[in-house]
Amino acid sequence: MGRAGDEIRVAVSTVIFSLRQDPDSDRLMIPLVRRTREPYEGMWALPGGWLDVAEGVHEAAARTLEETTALTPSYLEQLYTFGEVDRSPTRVVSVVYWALLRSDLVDAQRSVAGAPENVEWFDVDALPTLAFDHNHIAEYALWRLRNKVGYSRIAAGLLPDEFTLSELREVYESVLGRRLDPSNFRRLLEGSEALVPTESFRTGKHRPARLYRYNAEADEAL
Amino acid sequence: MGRAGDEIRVAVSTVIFSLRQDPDSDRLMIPLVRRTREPYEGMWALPGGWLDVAEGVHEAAARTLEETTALTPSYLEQLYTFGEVDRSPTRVVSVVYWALLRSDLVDAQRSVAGAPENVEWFDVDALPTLAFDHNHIAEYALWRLRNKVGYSRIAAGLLPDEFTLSELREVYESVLGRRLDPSNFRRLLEGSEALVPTESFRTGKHRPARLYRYNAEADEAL
DNA sequence: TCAAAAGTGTTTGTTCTACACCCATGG
DNA sequence: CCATGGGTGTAGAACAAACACTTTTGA
Repeated sequence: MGRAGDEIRVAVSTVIFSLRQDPDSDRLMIPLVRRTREPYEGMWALPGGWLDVAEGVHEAAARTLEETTALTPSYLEQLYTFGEVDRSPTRVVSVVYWALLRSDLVDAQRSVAGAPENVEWFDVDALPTLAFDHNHIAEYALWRLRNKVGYSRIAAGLLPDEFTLSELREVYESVLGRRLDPSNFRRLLEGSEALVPTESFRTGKHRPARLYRYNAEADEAL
Repeated sequence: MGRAGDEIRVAVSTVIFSLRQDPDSDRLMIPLVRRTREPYEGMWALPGGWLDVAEGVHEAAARTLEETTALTPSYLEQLYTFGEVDRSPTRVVSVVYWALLRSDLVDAQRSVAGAPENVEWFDVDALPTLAFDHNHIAEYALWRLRNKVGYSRIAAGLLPDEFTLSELREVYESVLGRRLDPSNFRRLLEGSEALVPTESFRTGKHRPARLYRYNAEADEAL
């Protein structure tokens, strides 16, 4: 078995999900970066960069994510490692992560700093043709997100610190792409330990709704 | 962001599961390789090797698996990529796979070729201290196997081509570490499309049991 | 006082689990 | 003919989906 590592480079990319306002419902979106050099110059690609010798892959994912969005994610998990020979003109093994960003932070950052250079948000259901095998990667990340939302309370990572059950349900509906019964949804989440009720209420158009907070510890049990 | 890939090497390792005979019940075991050079010379480690420039990571996993066991697996899936800075004296990113081997092939290969050099099988519940972070990796692979066995019909990959429902149930019991109700187990698997009944029967000690065959296609639906 | 969302309760159907029971074969 | 594993049936628990209904607010 040969030692050939010198000619293989390791990259780290991240599929970053966040909810962004839309006339009707919130839309699930991801940021893409316009490539400024060959190969695929001018095309959109997932944010990422080369793995540095002095950092672990997880740290590299957090770093490249921060460089792209100037934000720290509420959730960050390894997705998959793509290492086919022909996925890039040069030999690159990409360790890909996926992340959730709280929508309020994204909005705040956006209005303060303006959109970072060469970064733009796209609806996950209307992505352009991406560089490399990034369309395939984004599809897979979306599949994993929808999957995980089904059996964990992870979707709260897309919302601000406090939120109503309706807001959370709308997140689930945006991600899963289907309607959920409000009363059953309530029962399900009140049964799990994942949410802790607060004493505050969101007083909007109608009857005030209790605000909940996400309980990260209780979600450890898968 | 620096281009530092030259100093990072990519390795591929595989956690290979197979069932091996035991006085009472079958035991779930994995093959380990004794290291013949530094670091960790003389210690047991997961089979693996350097990723070659001309092969994809999946092919590399299959190749190193074949070099170790002289067998092709009935199941091979990427597990995780371990890339912490301090997991090895030199900077190594390991793409780890996990695999299932049919027990009959292992037995056949073993009796014909004898044990390959420096390779030995260990019970997953009694592993020695391994090189690098390989104990941690093996634990994780075992967790994933048990998890996956819960919701897919993958365990048939540990058995020969044809098998009785009792044999399959014993595999599940070995992997999961608990007893299953024979009648419920039967119903569950007859309900899924994963198994196809044959017209043959295993005629042993008592009433003959129908032989089944694993239906790979039907298992595609997750 | 009405519309609409918050929140509670009930009904029904499905799936899981435990276990009682019959069947077929080797000894 | 009997012990043993192969195989079928079924009652009860646990869970999920559908939906009727009550409560509380803003307008």
